[in-house]
Amino acid sequence: MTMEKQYSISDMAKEFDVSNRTLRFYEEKGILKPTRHKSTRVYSASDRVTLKLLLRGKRLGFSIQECVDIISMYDPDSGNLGQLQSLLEKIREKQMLLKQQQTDLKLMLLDLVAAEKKCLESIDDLQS
Amino acid sequence: MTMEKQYSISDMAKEFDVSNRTLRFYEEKGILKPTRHKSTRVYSASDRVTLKLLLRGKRLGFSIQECVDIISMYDPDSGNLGQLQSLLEKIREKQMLLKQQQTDLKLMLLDLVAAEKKCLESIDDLQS
DNA sequence: CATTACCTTTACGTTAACGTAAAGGTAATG
DNA sequence: CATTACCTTTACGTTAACGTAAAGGTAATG
Repeated sequence: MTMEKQYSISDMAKEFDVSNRTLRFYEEKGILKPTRHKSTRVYSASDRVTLKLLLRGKRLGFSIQECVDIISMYDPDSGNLGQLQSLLEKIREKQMLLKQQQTDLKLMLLDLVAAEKKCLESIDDLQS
Repeated sequence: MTMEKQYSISDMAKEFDVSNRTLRFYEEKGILKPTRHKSTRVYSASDRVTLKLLLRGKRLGFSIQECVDIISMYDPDSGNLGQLQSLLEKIREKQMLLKQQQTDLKLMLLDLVAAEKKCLESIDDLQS
């Protein structure tokens, strides 16, 4: 019998660098579903995966709802053909959006590299 | 004498797909600084550049304040050595942050490609 | 058994980024 | 000259994503 590792709310909070309140908030929203040991929350490995994906989405600037939508794309729960096709469409839409974001990111990085260069030159000028 | 092109608030709004209110809001925040023709706003080419950079930042998930901070890195206005060095540090910090974001983005794209594949397989299964 | 260190729920507060409505001004158009 | 199409300011409203405070429960520790 393989025992899944368990985590308290503060364990989770520290590991992912969020507040306890944030974890409770995500539960209110139905995103995390920890079990209870005598009213205190017990988080599982699957909660950790979900939280990880959520925080990744947030770092990319998505709202919590968008993150949830994206995460739900990863495992197609329902088998209906129409649903699968619309899911496929949504997946591809998000891919496009991410690719746009990727070019934005590259542009901003280029700008920052240019800024770094200008900054270094200004410093050189001052020191000559 | 080269004449700069001028833009009304609705011109700008349509071009960048934001609301008029949004442009007024950005002005309240001191980001855009249109001149006035008889109390009505007149936007210049430089306003367009600023707005473009701002919206790019927003697409990457940055807050308006962060966008402003980043944009201000592009031209080093003040010449003090200490200021230049701290600016250089901030530029490099942002670069690091963007690179983290870049790997997040790649991971999410990989996940979405995997999801697309799974979805296509499920569709194939249903149709056999 | 008092203190400490956790945990809980409830509920109100806060900030960012605008949306929306009200009230009014101007310039062209039929 | 009434209507239309813009523009303006002022000011209150809204949603997301938590923060924070109050009040209380439990389990170990000295």
